[in-house]
Amino acid sequence: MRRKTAEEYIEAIFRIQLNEGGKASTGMIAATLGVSPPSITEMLKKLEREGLVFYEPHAGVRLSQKGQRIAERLSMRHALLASFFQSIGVSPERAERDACQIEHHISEETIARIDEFMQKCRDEKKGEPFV
Amino acid sequence: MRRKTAEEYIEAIFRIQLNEGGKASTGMIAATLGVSPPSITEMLKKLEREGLVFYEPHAGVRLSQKGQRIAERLSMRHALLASFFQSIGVSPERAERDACQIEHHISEETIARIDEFMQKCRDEKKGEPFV
DNA sequence: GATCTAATTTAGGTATACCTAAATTTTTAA
DNA sequence: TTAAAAATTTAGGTATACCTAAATTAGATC
Repeated sequence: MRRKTAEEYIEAIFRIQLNEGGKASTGMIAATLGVSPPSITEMLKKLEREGLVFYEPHAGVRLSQKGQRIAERLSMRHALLASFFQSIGVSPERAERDACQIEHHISEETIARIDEFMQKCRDEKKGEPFV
Repeated sequence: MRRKTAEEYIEAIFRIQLNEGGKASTGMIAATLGVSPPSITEMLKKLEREGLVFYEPHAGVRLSQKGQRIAERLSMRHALLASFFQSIGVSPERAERDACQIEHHISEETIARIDEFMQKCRDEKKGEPFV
C-alpha cells in the first residue's frame, strides 16, 4: 500500500482530537491510517521535529498551531471539494473519497475559483443542484 | 523531491514517443522527469516486468498496449480537467499544473460527471466561458 | 576501421516509511 | 498493592526509489 504523507497524519490526528477531545493516541492513529503502532511512534517524532505536533511518549500527541493551520486548511478544501462534486451529481461516498485525495494536490488558485463558482451558482438558482 | 509514480513514467514516455516518434531514450526520460539516468534504467526494468513497456537496453523503450491504454486515459483526464479549470477562470498555467496532479487521483465517476457538466454548460451558452 | 565521445548501464550506497518481535510502561482488576 | 493485561516504544530489519562513480556499449569522426 501507498505510504502516508505528513498531511495524512495531520488529518488523522485532527479528526481524532475532534472526536475524542484533547489528544490522539498512537493506537487510534494506527487504526485510522492502517499503519502499525511502531510506525506511528516513529512518524510522530518526525512530525514533532518539524514543529507540526507536540508529542509526549506514552501520553499522546496534539497538533501545534502550525499543524492546526494545515489541518484546518485541508478540512476546508475537503468540504468545498466534496460539496462541489456532489453538486454535479457524484455520489456522496465517491465525492468524499475523491475530496480526500484531491485536497492534497489542488492549488490555492483553483480552490478559490471553485469556491467562487459555487457561490455564483447558489446566487442564480437558490439551493437547486447544478444538474 | 517527491518520488515519481509509475504513471508519471508512463506519461513521460508517452509524450516523448509522440514528439520524437518511435521510442523514448533513457536520457530524454531522465531530463523530462528530473531523475538521474541510472534511476530511469532501473525503473524501466520494473515497468517491463509489470508489462507496461517494452524495453531494450541501449535501444530505448516504448509503451506496451497496457501502458498505452493508461497513458491515453491519463491524457484524456488531463485535457478534461485543464479545460474545466480554465472554464471557471483558473489561469492556463495553473490549470495545466493542477490537471497534471489531479488526473492521478480522481475517480472515473467524478471524471464522468465533470464531462457531462461541461457538455451541459456548452449546450446552454454556446462557447461562452462559465463565469 | 580505429579511436574518441556520448549515452547508457552496472555497482554500490543512502534515506525513509514501513514491518515484526521484544521490551517497557501504563492501566486495570483482583 | 500487586499481578495481569493492554498500550506503547525500542530494536532490528525490509523494500524501494533515488543517488554518484565507474564500466560498458553505441555512435561519430578522422
